Amino acid sequence: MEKIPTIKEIAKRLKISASTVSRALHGHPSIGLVTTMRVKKVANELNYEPNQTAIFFKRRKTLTIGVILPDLSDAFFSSALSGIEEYASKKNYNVFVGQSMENADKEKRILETMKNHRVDGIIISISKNTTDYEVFKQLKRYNIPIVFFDRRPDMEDIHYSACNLQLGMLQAIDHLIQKGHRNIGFINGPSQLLASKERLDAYKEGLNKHQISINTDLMVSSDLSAEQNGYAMRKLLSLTQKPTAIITFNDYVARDAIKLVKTFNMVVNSDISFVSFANAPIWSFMDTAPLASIEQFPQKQGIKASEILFKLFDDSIEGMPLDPVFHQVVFDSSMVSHVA
Amino acid sequence: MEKIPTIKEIAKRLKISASTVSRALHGHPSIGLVTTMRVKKVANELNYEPNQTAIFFKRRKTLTIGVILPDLSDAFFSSALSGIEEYASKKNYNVFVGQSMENADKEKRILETMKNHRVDGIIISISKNTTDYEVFKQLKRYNIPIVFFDRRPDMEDIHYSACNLQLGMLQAIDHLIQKGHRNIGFINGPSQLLASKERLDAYKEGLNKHQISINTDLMVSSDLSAEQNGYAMRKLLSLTQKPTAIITFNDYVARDAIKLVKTFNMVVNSDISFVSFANAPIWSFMDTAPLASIEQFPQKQGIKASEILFKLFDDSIEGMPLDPVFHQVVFDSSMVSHVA
DNA sequence: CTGTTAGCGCATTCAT
DNA sequence: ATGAATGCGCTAACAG
Repeated sequence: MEKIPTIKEIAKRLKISASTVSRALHGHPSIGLVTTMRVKKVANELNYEPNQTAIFFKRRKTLTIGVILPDLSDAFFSSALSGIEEYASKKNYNVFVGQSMENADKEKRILETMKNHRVDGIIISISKNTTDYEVFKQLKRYNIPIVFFDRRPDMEDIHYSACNLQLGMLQAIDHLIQKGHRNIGFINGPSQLLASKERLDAYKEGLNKHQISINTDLMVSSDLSAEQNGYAMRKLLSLTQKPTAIITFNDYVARDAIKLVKTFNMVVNSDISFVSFANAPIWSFMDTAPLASIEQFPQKQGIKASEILFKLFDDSIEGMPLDPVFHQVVFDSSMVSHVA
Repeated sequence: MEKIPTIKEIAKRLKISASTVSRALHGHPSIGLVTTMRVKKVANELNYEPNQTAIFFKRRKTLTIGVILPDLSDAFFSSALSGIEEYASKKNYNVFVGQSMENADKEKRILETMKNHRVDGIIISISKNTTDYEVFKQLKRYNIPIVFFDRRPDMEDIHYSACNLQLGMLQAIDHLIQKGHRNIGFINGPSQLLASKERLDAYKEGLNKHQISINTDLMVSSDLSAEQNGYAMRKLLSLTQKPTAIITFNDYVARDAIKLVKTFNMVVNSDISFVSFANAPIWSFMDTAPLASIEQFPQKQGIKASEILFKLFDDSIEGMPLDPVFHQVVFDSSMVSHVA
């Protein structure tokens, strides 16, 4: 392995000072044209590349953002990451990824590593089990802005991008009711998730809007494991007043529920209809897709989170000390039909 | 924002030297127990955290690996990334991600950025359009090992982890023939992909094994766009000797082909059967899944690539200059049935 | 057992 | 228009 060329090496060859080389390389106006040219020529010959680790160290800027997600093999998060990476890459930023695997401790460790690596900012969708929000506040000390997306802590003073589920849910319920359904079941996620609360609220509101009274029997929940998904569905099917339509927390729940329904020899979208929240781009593959999905646009959410983060970067460059404005962008979910 | 504590600050408070603090923090044996304790105590009080950027700079080790993939929203790659991240995280390494978006130029830019960031190693699955392999060789100059996985350049002197498609393909063909099929079509990917060549070879071998002569009409290819997937399928359906079974390059091709077949009112897995190479965990969602998938285990491939990379790290720590051994791990694909 | 010194590569301030 | 000197935070060689 050859020696990696530095600014010094160039200086030595040209018998000029390192600072001149540095300035020349940056096109500093005070450096003579000839010198600049000569420097650039030698730099090229030597295949000089600035050592970013040195620059980061000096500049206290790493041109890196950290992204922490629960699980990269979940399409919802990987497409969000895809959006973030694309955005960051356009801004010449690099992306660190970490997966919490729904483990609050691991999440904390990742956050600390990223802090120590001095990432310029963090985008995170928190794990199901995150209850300690102190970690997030600590980042402020290091002046590392943090933007939450989709799954966020229940706090006021945070930046986030999220998707309001209400519109999609209302559209879904309107749609189902228009199709004649009155008994609309709901398989929700674990109650500690903000997302579950939001879905539940919207569900109730949707029914209220149509003067349908809330039937708690129709509302079941699952920790999102295949077992509990099936169990929840079984509970709904065992009702004397079986639901004719079911809204599920996400596509995976829908899949498991549909699977179960089939073993009962019921016909999906005829005996019983489904609408799910979209976590995966899977329905294009299916015969028995749900009637519709409530789309949450993970990629867009990721991009929006990136926009917020980079806006924070820009603001802080302008020297404003601490932005008291919290960027909280919420756009609407929307129902997408799969079956005519 | 408060001042971030440094080793100096601790030294000042304790009126000792910075190097003593550094050593104490690392549990250096030559430092007295009392001093060590006092240092750790103050470090704790100040919430001291080492500045990794300084450490990286000094150590010429970033504890970071770069992962470059064609597209993160493709489940095949995101699950590979998931495996890599998990492995790296166990080794206390961080992961940079970049997506080439099948663009060779972007890929090259990402490689250069990562090189400048002095990542300790790179894992990459190259883009469809990568033809210039010089970039990879350049990394050697910076002593940055590179491990390819799945999609690799056609070179001898590289490290890679891959999945041998042969076994899965042979199993698939055995299976189909046992089911009575003799006319087995094949929708392959673009010929510039090594993966296409491998599939084709295995396909031919499988047929040969059963003394079925190769019929070039049954072999079509697609650039993997939905349009060309449909076009390829149409070509097969227009044959006078229509295939009764079709093997597709991947799940997306299968999806498009199946979609088309349905519009022709043919019954999948009865009029015509499918086996595809698995790129997505989607078949659990389907009624009309292919008969089977030839699994390539992206997560395992990712983990294996990580193992190779970390093995290279270990080797280089032992001071061996340049390992002349190329780690090329190939494990077998395997057919997984979806339909009894 | 602990302190002093030097230096990683670069950008920058202050001279000239 | 250029050079010399300085320091970012940390580690390590050398000295006591």
